Amino acid sequence: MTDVNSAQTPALAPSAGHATPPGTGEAGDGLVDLIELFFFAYRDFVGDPDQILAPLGFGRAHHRVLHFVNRNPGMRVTDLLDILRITKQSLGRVLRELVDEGFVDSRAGASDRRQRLLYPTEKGEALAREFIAIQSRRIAGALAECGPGAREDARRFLMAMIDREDRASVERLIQRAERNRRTR
Amino acid sequence: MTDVNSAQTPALAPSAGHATPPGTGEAGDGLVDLIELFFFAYRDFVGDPDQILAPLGFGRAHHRVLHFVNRNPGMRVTDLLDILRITKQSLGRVLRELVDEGFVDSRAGASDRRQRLLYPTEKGEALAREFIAIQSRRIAGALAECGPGAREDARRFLMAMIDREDRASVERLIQRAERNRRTR
DNA sequence: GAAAAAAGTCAACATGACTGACGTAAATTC
DNA sequence: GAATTTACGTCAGTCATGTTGACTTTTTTC
Repeated sequence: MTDVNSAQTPALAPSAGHATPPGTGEAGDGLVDLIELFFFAYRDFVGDPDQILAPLGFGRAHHRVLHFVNRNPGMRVTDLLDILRITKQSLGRVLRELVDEGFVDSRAGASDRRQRLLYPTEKGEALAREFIAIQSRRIAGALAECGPGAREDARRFLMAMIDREDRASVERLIQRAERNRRTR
Repeated sequence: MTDVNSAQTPALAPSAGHATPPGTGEAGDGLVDLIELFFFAYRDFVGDPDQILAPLGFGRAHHRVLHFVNRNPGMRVTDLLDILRITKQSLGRVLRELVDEGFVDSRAGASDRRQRLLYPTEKGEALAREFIAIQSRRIAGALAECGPGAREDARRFLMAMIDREDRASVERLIQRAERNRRTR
């Protein structure tokens, strides 16, 4: 199960010997290697929190919700829907479980009392920190292997992979969360 | 729906003014921005094929299966299970649909007739090329924005994000597929 | 006071995962 | 040559997470 290709060389596809290794960037060799690496990398990346989630009876949806609530305390339900791009019915169930089990607090807005503003509880914050810790560990390891400048390289690449029209709001989202984190 | 944070500044979290922008790499600022960027980038990246999948009545699972079959013609069902890390019951339905609708061919192995070796049909190859094209376009655009060296930087970073014990087999998988592609 | 917005809820359904059990054919082992 | 293992498929049931559509309540806005 750990080996991704225990396969013998496929019967067809003659597999001629020596060839230029992929990733050397010569023209016409395509970007399929990056497509696949992105797939495998993300799979392991989102797999990390599963260890923490399983004993709690939570799934990845809970992780995502708690993460963004924790990063943006006081956010509205609508904001969360826009970020996650799911329906409110989908969010509803997950959010209710997080509230019921005391990870998220949902208070009516002070200025606009229709709104439910979402806050992590202490328990929620602690859990969110666990998620961040385990995923940061992986990223930190990867960056360390890549040498100096890798952090900024990765940042730029990932940002450039996002739909152009969403980049500004993602940037704002991250920056505001970062500000709030610092001023606690 | 396009704006990720139409939110007013959250009611709580006083949002003190000026702060160092994230990503400048000073100690202790965490890697949460990269966590989030990875999330958004992957979301848009896997969203691309949806436009192609929807009219066919296929889902993302079909994309993944067809992609790897196309890249590794003649692969066994077991190999596919190892790559995708799903159960054979899960794979079964998706694969059957792909075979039924003429995107994948499943022939008994010549040397070992228990095996079902999987090949893309012409139709399957064409579809797989569409997926690759749309995802490559996004990646190529991102790399172009990042300047020279970005391709190799991204490659190294993504590889380093993969579980250490799986890297060798992922590398082999990519290299063998690349070889086969060149020698057609 | 009417309209619009924010949120919640009920119901039904789709997709893609899962476990567990069982069957069959072919290859491998003893 | 019989027993075991392997590769694959399938039936049946479940779960997590997403979807649409309709409807309600509360509150704000015009």
